Amino acid sequence: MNKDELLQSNLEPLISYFNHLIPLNKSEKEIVTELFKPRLYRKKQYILQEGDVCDKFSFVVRGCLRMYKVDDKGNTHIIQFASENWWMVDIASFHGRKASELSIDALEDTMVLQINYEDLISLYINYPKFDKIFRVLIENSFVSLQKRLLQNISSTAEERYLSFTETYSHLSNRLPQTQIASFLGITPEFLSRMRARLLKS
Amino acid sequence: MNKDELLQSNLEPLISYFNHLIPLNKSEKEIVTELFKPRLYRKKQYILQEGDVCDKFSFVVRGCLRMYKVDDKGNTHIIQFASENWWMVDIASFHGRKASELSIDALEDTMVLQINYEDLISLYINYPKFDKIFRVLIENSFVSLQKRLLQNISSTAEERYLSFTETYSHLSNRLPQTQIASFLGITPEFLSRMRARLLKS
DNA sequence: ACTATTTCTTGATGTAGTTCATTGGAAGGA
DNA sequence: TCCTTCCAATGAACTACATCAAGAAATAGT
Repeated sequence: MNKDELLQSNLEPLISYFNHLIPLNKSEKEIVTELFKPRLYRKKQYILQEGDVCDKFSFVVRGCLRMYKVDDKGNTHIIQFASENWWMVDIASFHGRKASELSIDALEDTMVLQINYEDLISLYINYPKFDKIFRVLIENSFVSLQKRLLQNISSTAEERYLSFTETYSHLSNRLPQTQIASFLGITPEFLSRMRARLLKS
Repeated sequence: MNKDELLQSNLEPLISYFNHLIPLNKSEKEIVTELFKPRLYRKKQYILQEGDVCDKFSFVVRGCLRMYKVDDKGNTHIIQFASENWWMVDIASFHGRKASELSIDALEDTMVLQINYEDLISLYINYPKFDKIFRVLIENSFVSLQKRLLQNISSTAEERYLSFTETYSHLSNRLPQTQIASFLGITPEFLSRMRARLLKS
């Protein structure tokens, strides 16, 4: 697929996403079309680098992103994946307007729709309905995150892996196991052994 | 202190909390005073029991609450503490209007200010500024939760414990170790051993 | 089509954290 | 005040997961 074909994607998935949360009228749809800009990231390209301020709130149309932290020992820990119809942003950096401790990059060629900080603030001011929309949107993200935390403090690696393959069935055969291991908080070696063990039963 | 003074003194921290996020005018302060109801929970009393729908969004004025899940083996896993100036609610149940998988109870005698579902929705409708206020409030909770998740997938139990004693210094000498262990995702025995080891250095 | 790079597997060994059982101490209720 | 219940400490055996190392298989770049 060439770049032009990828850029041709329209705003339909995003409008549709908003509409499912809270129906939009004509002028609201127009302002969304105006403020959210399409952009293609190639595999391995950075959306956000550690140390920069996160200035983009991104909606994934196609492809897959990851947000992660690299620790002192150089290990990568994945906080979140975002594939089709998910959002990606480092909220702490975006709203605090401060340097991020996290990085975001593309695991596949990925098409996103992005709004920058300034435009989002003006959207909130001029169309207060988006305060509500983004409140609901964040509430939903909060619920997923809380489920994941609960899994992490209460389950074994095997239970977490099985739960991952259910919850993210569209991703589990699409991502390298190294990435999945890093998301689950285990080593790739252990994940490989676990899978071998699971196949025997 | 008469009843009015008592109510006023309890409401002050909440008004002040909102004011720090987004300044309120007189009528907004009045509606907050009207819709948020003070209530005292005694130690061990339930705010929410597993299986019920969470109908209260609670702000802690003093004391301490915990939200937790009991797993199949009967182990308790604490998702969140809430002491002075923190919020407590099972958002999934509250907004989804469905039975909760979690429980909330009081670890100390605890004074809260509560708004129920219906009143919060009407607050959103009549005073849209609260869409913004609660959006920001949830963004902040999201950031804390994300930090905690990152800790959990990237750090050892010892690192998590040390981080806990820093972040929650006001709680670490106030709560039983069993509760802290359950929050950290380790056994009370291991926490006890860890503390003994740490004291030697 | 070939080479470089990344990804997956498997073995051997080490360690962080669990489980179960027991004891003593502290705290709260009639 | 006694009595019950909860809480912390510690030993011994066990298990889930990590680390290091090495080779095989798949993927991507030119």
